[in-house]
Amino acid sequence: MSAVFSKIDDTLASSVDSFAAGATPAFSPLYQQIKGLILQSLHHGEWKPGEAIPSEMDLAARFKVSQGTVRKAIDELAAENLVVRRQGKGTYVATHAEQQMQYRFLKLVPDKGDATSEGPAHRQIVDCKRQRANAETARALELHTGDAVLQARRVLSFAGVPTILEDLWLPAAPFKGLTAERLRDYHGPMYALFEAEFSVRMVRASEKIRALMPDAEQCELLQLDQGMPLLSVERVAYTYNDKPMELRRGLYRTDTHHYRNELN
Amino acid sequence: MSAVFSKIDDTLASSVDSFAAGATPAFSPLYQQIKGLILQSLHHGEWKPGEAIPSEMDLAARFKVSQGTVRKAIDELAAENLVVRRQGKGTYVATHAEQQMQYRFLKLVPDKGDATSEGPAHRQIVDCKRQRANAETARALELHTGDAVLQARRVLSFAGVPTILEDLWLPAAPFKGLTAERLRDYHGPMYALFEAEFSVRMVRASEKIRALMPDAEQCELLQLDQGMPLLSVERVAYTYNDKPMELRRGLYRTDTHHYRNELN
DNA sequence: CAGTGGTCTAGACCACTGG
DNA sequence: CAGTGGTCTAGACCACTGC
Repeated sequence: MSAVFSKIDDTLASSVDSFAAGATPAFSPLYQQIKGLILQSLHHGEWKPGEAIPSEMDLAARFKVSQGTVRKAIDELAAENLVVRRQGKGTYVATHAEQQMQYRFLKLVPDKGDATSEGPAHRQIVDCKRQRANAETARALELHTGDAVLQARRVLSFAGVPTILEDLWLPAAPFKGLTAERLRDYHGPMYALFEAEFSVRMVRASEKIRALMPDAEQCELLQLDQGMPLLSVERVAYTYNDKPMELRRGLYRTDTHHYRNELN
Repeated sequence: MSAVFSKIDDTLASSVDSFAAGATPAFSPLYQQIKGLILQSLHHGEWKPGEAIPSEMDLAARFKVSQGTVRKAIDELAAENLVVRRQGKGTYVATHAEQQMQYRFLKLVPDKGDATSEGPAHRQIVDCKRQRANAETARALELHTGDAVLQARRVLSFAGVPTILEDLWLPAAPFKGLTAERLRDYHGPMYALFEAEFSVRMVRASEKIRALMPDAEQCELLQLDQGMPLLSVERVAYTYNDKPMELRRGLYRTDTHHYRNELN
């Protein structure tokens, strides 16, 4: 697929590429091909989250291109938050385990103060079981109806106040070995667990947001009176190869917090 | 301020910079300074939205730096959507007037099909008047309470169905000459009007999203039965120099549409 | 065909980190 | 001090646009 291997001769990869493409005259610059190769290595776990990848010079030697070309490839990976550059140290595989990335996908912030001011979240698992995917869940996770999934429900509290009620579904196959018990007893950040124990790293997510009236059960779990509308946030999170690995549906209180979004 | 002018001698700008900075050892690379200068020109209207800016070679000559340095500056401006690159043609000042940028800040999409499938929006101005900013509006727009603002209320319909009820506030000063009548009779995209007639270009926005129960008046304007919660989207839009230029508060129906957000 | 942005290279030097 | 990422340059060539 990748025409970068043509670089073993001395012709420019770009010119070779034009011929190799055939039907699609899709020109792919060298640095994009290098980016693809690095992506492969990330996906295959050649370097684990938190670890340093080889230096730009090393990668340049490995791929037989100039440092500048490797640099441009890494620039894009850094822009996509797949990798973190640290001047004077090296380039590291991004991880959700670090404090700063802890809530990377959580856009709910308190109306007053910032996320740090209310301290760490308290996570309370309400329910957790193994079951079969219904049609909707299967579609979102690109599974077949009836495939095994793990389902969990939890309440997140900030400063002691229940604020988020969250249901989440995981495809059982990639999380082989994950039991309902393990999930029930775990109270840390989910994405850190997935990385550390199942080599599943979430790199991207897509959310659908709606306003919704909670039912009686949901009200009780969040200790709310009926009649207060909530934000429904449905998230699908994806790994390196754009495979959906988690479906999550959160109900957010928005009387004390709000969902903040920056548009560029 | 900008140490780029030190480039008239042959020492590297960076070394000069280190001394010039003084208190803050804040090192600012050349390309950042060039970016700042280009930003100035954009802000001052040297090149208008839709027009081409000078070629990279021209700018390199003008600033007495290499093409690569100008290139890196423009790369960042392009990443921030302030400028659009077109291979073989040139680099253009971004504009909201183009079809593709029409709904750049509108993240509400239909549950089925995409935004194009429901055709163009119908905009119905409900009310429009000149008034004085209250405390909340003043804070959001960085004005003083009592400063003159223009307020408008409108309903946006898609495929004939009222879907969004929107209130918006504009500081009167930068929109000098804009009357309530002009706004009332205008039915096109707002940001295009601002650019064309007042040289106010929105480059960035910040939204606060909540779930909310509409009151009787809001229900009537959207032709909704009471009891359906809506999405409240409060947006502040900013110009080049990060000055807020518009406060907008939309109520979105989310039974047929949803707010879509991509997280990276 | 000339002019524009886009890619690639090679080399020099700077800023930052850690031993 | 060596090693890493970050900046800057100069030059060659490619891809695309429009005349």
